[in-house]
Amino acid sequence: MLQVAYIRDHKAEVLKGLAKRQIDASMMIDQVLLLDEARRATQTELDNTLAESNAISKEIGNLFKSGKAAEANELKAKTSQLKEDSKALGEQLNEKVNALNELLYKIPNVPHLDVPAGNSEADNEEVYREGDIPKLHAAAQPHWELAKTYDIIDFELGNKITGAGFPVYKGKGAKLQRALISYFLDKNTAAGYTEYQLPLLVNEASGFGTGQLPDKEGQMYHVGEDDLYLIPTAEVPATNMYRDSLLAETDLPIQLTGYTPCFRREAGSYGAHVRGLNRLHQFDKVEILRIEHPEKSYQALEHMVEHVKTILKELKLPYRILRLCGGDLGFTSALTYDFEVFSTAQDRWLEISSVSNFETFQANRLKLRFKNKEGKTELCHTLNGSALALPRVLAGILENYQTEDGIDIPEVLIPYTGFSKIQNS
RNA sequence: AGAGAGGUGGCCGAGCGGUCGAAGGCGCACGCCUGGAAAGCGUGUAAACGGCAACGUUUCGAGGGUUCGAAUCCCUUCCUCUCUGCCA
Repeated sequence: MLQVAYIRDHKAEVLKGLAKRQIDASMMIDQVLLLDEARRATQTELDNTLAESNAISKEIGNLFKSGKAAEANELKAKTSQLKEDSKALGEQLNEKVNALNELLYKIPNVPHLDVPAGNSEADNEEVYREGDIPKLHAAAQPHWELAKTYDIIDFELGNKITGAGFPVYKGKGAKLQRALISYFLDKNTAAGYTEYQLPLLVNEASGFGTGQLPDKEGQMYHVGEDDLYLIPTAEVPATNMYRDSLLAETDLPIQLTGYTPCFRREAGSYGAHVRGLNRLHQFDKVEILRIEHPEKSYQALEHMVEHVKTILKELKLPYRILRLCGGDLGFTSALTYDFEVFSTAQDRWLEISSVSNFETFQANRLKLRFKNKEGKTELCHTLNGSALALPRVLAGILENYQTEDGIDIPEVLIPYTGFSKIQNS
């Protein structure tokens, strides 16, 4: 959520930034400013009314103490009108605050200056590319075929026990998953991220804090009985650990990592490109998250990007990095880099990581602040990224590492898998 | 799930109708002390909103009520802890 004070002081920049998302926000912003002004006026009026009744109450107290009950009772009569007034003003204030907030929830984050304008993924900007695309043998298969050939992932079985999008990994497929998780966590902790195991169900306040609610209500699985949501990403529980916090400047930066399954309803996203592991309702992901001093957050974003690069380089997967354009940028993000692995057998790029700086957008909702050197409270910047999302990395490995007689395991993973090849026995 | 206890500042913890934004401690900042540090001593230190400021208002889990006046009394609700039950 944007800060009203910021909008007030930087209206032109806000509008210009939002225009990169192909949003003409001028109506909304004007409305925000109008409501904000009205809110302040009502607040002042309320404050004055309350100040008056407080003063009278104090006087009554003093009169009673000095035994002047008659005078005190006389004063009491005066308070009833003030009481009515303050009640009415209080209601007005509430209405205005609610209307203002509802509007603010609808306004996405203002993109960073580096974000290119654009409509869709076609306008994303490729900023880096690394790794050779392997030449596969003639009978090369996409990963869902490989999964069957080598009996390592069973999609049918998942259909049976749950439904589409819940694959069953077995044998070396399951072991490879576990190897990837361990490898990612080890890389992240070695880079200074503290490992966490987090709850997979979160309450409404948490969903709201990171911006999934109320905006993306339908994307999360909801457990009605207990009014909890299955997490769509570790970002939600991880970031919400710091909801309503006032940190010392010396606490920053905070860096953490965690492995969690992620659950997404993916309502309305069926189509040609959702085969196999490409899009699932349940998948595994290792996330990295940072809470930063505002002046250092973009440097931190670069560090995160570099970190993810080293992992992909070690895995020897061909990948590229995109700077998302305004139209493709997530609601809460100011700047996002997407990592995509080239899936050779499918001949397409698969998103495997998304690294974002949310600046104060989440922190504002979360009330995540720190006390700066001058002793003033200031909102932190939050950042997070996948390091990495498992299914598409797995798809990339299966497809790019396939040979005629099996699938090779990337060298860095062998210590984790305990085997170097997946093949039919 | 049943019974009981409790939710107060950055943290811990006292307060149980006006003198309470709230004792005390820890932490933090500054100063003294020291060759330097620790310890010790002194001073300061809540947040949000409105206001150029002085200052005002709000906030003691959340929401409602009683009262001229509520951290304190009443109701509702959420959460935590302890015991019992169940259970990996």
